[in-house]
Amino acid sequence: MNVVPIRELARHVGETVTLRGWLYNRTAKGKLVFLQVRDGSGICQCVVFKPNVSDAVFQAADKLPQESSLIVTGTVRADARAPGVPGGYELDVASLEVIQRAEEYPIGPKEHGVEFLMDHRHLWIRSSRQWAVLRVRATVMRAIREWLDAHGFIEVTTPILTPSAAEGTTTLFKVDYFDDTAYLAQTGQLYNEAGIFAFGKVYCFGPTFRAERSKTRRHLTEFWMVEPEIAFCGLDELLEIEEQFVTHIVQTCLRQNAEELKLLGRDTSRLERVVPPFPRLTYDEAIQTLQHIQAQLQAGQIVRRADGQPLQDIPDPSLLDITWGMDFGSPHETALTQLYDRPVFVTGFPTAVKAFYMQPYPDRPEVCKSADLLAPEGYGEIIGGSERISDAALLEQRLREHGLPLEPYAWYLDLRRYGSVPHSGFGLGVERTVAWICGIEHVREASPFPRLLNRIYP
RNA sequence: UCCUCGAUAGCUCAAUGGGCAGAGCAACCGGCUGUUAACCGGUAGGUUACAGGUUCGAGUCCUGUUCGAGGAGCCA
Repeated sequence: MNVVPIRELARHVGETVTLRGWLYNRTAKGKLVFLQVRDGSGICQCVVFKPNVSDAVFQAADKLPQESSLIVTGTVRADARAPGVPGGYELDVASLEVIQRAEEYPIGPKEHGVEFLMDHRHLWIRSSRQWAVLRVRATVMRAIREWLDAHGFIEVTTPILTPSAAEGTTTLFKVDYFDDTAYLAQTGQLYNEAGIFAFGKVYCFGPTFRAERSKTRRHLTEFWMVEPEIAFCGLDELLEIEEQFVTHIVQTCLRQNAEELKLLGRDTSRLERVVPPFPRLTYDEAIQTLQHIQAQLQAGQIVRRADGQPLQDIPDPSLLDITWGMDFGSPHETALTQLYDRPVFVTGFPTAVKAFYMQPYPDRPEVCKSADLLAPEGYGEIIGGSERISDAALLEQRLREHGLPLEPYAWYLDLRRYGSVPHSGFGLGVERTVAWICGIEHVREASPFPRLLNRIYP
């Protein structure tokens, strides 16, 4: 039995091969039955022609329900008419064995609603679009480790059960920890900062948890984040690392997932433009730009990008209200990113709206050495990063200003007492990155089993 | 937490101003040698989310509840 993955069928034209998989769709046409068979690597059309097979095989093929498991053997031939992934090749069936006749399958080839699909997420991941997205996700995760490992970073795992908030503001999931309370980690950053003093460059990569009551296309309560941290690194160097890193991820997906991106209908020319340098905008400039865009919109003018193209998603001008000192909302991010053809850095946010550990500019302490990287096409912030405060006294002062207790941060303050150095790091959200690369509407489809507000099944 | 919208067949949706509950897909039966979400003919499929109210009469109007979707805030 010459079992071949569908992805490699092109190399076996003329040979007799066996496919093992599941029936994705079936079209019967008299003496011809077209079976679209998935095997996990792709989808292949298997043609059952009545005169070529036994009556038993033809009967089995003719009545086979969707998602039945089967083993099918036949001759590979090239045919431009053959649909599938990658398509263009089909199997002229000689024999077929049904492993299990599936019960009536709930997910049909027509459209379904979000709630129904999410209730059937365990089955939905078999559908070709979901399959493609999750394969891109696997590439993104592989590319992340590839790049970091190749650039001298050490993966140091950080705890998921943690004793307290890193940034007092965000809501955490509380769990019983014997007779005490613990929280699910929302970041590994503080532990990474300990790691760099041992290893120089480290990263953690795993799930993080936010108990925010957010219900938008950009939010999950459990999502994956990679957080690199680098000793002897300032903000400018950090931005160069980030743009190289993101470029590697995007370009790897373009190389390795061309088939998946095609299936998703992604305009890959927009991803091909993702190469360094990414535009850098200060917060001050961004505020001016946003106020200018709002004024243009309110005057009924068309807002144009640098290349002369008008903005595609026209935001409601009233949502663009912003004055110096305010953090960006998502309408601001959407408006800003539309001006550029690649991700854009915004640096130097007001110290007051950012986390306590971010290094203020010495000559201008009201802004800090922070940088967000905003993805194009409305996918929002995919990276948040900063240079960290390296001076113990200043860090302690900032903790006090944020009303945070010093005791839980004693070990963190210690790091500034034994060989403190300037250092920087960032966190990249995997699902937002995947959603952007795939061009999908909602981050929930970028996770195999997404956890959302009001959604923890299946 | 707030704003907007929604819930009718397994799924996606329709049902004029309150007047017989309907279609496509899926399922089942039949037809067809190139289908691409095939097509053609047929069968079956309903406590209109739940509770109450108005009315001769409610899927439709009113009140409440539950669940869902999109967005805001917050964030990656």
